[in-house]
Amino acid sequence: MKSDSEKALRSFDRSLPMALLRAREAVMKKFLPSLRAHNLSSQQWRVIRALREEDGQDLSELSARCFLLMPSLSRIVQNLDKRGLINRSQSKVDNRRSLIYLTNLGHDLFKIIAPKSVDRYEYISDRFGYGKLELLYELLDDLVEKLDEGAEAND
Amino acid sequence: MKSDSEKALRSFDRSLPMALLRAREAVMKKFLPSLRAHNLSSQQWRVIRALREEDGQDLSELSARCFLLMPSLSRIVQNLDKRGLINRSQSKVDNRRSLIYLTNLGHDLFKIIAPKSVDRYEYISDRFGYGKLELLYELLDDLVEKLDEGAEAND
DNA sequence: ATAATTTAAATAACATGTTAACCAAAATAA
DNA sequence: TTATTTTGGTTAACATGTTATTTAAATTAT
Repeated sequence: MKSDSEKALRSFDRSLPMALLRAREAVMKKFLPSLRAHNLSSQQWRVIRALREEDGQDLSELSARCFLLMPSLSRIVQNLDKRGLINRSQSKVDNRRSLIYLTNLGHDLFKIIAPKSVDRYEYISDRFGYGKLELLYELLDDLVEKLDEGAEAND
Repeated sequence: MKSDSEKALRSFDRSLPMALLRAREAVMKKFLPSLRAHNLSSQQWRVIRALREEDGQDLSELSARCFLLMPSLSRIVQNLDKRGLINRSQSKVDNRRSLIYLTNLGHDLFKIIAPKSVDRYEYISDRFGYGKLELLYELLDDLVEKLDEGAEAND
C-alpha cells in the first residue's frame, strides 16, 4: 500500500539528474585516461580550453565559462600556476582582478591533448549518429533555457 | 593561424559533458533547497530513494543503483547511520556484507520530501513538454547504450 | 571627502569524486 | 588442507563541490 506521493515519484531509472549524470560519465569515460596521463582533471582541462579560446580572462569570467564555482576555480588556478601551465598578472584597471594567461607549456599541453578530444567526438558521432547528437544538444539547450527563464521570476 | 587539431576541437558551447552538466544543474536547481532544508545532499537523497524502492540492499548494490563509488557511499552510509535515518545489519550468509535498511525516521523524511520532487517533475514536464522529456530520456539511454557497448570490447 | 555598500577573490569547513592501498571474509587452486 | 586469489568494504590522500565567512579594492551614497 503506497501513499499518493510515493505512487507519483519517479523510479530511479526515470530520474532525470541520474540519466544526465550517467550520460556524462559514459561520454567522458574514454577520454579521461588521456587527461590522467598528464595529471589533469576534467576541470583543469576546462580551464585550459577556456584560456585557449580567450587568453587573459579574470577568475569571474573563467568561473562562468567553465561552469566552476569560485572556490573551486581559485584552487584550480593555484594548482595550474604552480605547475607552470598558466600565469597570473594583476589587472591595471582593477587591483582586485587577476588575469590568467596560458604559458607556452600550457599551450604545448593543449596541443598534445586536443586531438584525443577530437577523436572521442568522432567516435561518439559515429556510434550515436550525427543527427541524434545535434538533436540532443538542441534538447539540452532548450531544457536549460526553459527552466532558467522560469526561474528568473522566482529569484 | 590554427593547428589542425585546434580547428577541429569543439568550442566550449558544443562540449557535450558541459551541456549535460548544465542541464543537470538547471534541473536540480529548484529542488536542492528542499533537500538542504533537511540537511540532505542529493547523493544522500539518492540512497534514501534507492532503499525506499528496495530495503536491505548491501553496499555494492546501492553503489550500482545510486551511481556512487564505494568510498563515497561508505561515508554517506556512515553519515546517515549516525543521524538515525538508516540501520546496518550484517548479512548472515556473508560476513563481509552489511545490509542497509531505512529506519522509521528515514521513511518519514522520505514522505516529507518526495512530494517536492513530484512537483519539480511536473513543473519541468509543463515547461519543457512531456513529449520532449520522453525523447530526451530515450536519447540519453541510447547514447549510454551505444557508448557502453563499444567500450566492452576495449576493456 | 567620508561612510556605507558592493564586488573580486581567497579561505574555511565539510561532503563528495577519485585512485590507490588495505583488511578480512569468501572462493578457488594446489 | 593449505596457499592463492578474489571480493566486500573501509581508509587514506588529494581534488572538487558547496555554503559561509573574510579581506581588500572599487563603487555608491550621503
